[in-house]
Amino acid sequence: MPELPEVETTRRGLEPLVRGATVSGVVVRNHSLRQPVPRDIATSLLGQRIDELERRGKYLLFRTVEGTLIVHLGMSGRLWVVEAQTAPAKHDHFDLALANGNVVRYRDPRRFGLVLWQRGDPLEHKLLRDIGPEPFSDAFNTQWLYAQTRTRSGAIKTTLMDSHLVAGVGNIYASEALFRARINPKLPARRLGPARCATLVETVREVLADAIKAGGSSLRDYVNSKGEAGYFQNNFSVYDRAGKPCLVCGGAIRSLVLAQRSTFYCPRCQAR
DNA sequence: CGCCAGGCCTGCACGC
DNA sequence: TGCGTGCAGGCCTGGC
Repeated sequence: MPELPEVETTRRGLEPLVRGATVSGVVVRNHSLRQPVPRDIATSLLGQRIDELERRGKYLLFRTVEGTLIVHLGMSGRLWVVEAQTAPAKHDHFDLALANGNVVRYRDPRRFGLVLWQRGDPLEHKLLRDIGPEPFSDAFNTQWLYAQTRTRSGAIKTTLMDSHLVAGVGNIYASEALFRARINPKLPARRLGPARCATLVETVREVLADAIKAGGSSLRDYVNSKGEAGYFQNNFSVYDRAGKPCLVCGGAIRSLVLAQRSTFYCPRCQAR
């Protein structure tokens, strides 16, 4: 379940291996992802040079002069580099072969991910157009969060996961950020005052930055021939810790479902 | 064996 | 009317 930190770690691992390289081959073994992989994606990509590997929310953007390969890892996707001739496994749906000898391989058992080609500016793509500010950008700030939550009666945890409000905050880090901010996940978003908005902006950035930092140590796992591991759990304060002691107060972590998503919090530390 | 998480889009219902 | 909002459904497989 790649969240923003995993996507960013993937980006950092792959960037030096793909930047400046020319696409020499494209293999699509299964077009059936969340959206169909475009039939002409090979034609679009062949011969293009990858100038940049960027991230927007949880989308990876392989930019070329003519357009952009957009990749989303969905919930079970992985992207890493294998040696040429490495035999594909069952769910290896897509390969991007580069003239420098590297082969970028996409594996996604549950196929919630995406592999798309967008001519021109990728940020104009329908899926990216309306995404909110990046969590580490200046645009994601107290004023923005406060203004955006005024009309929201839904739970702040659910609101935090709305990509229009802030890009890339998924289920795990929504719970984690609220725990650090000592805010109850069920609190209606509009009831947050400026001070708590300021805290939340900070803790969202903190939990994501910490996870990216932790991912740095397992960076290699994203570019070696295994492509496994590289997931930095075990550092969670509340996520998936129902019934276990709160690391701050020792009380039992509780779980509940909000908007069909599992949610974890400490009822004592996050009383309101 | 059956259930269900997980990201996130789409479609629908609702209220202003 | 139209829009913002909230909620449910759907996709899919591995793991419990």
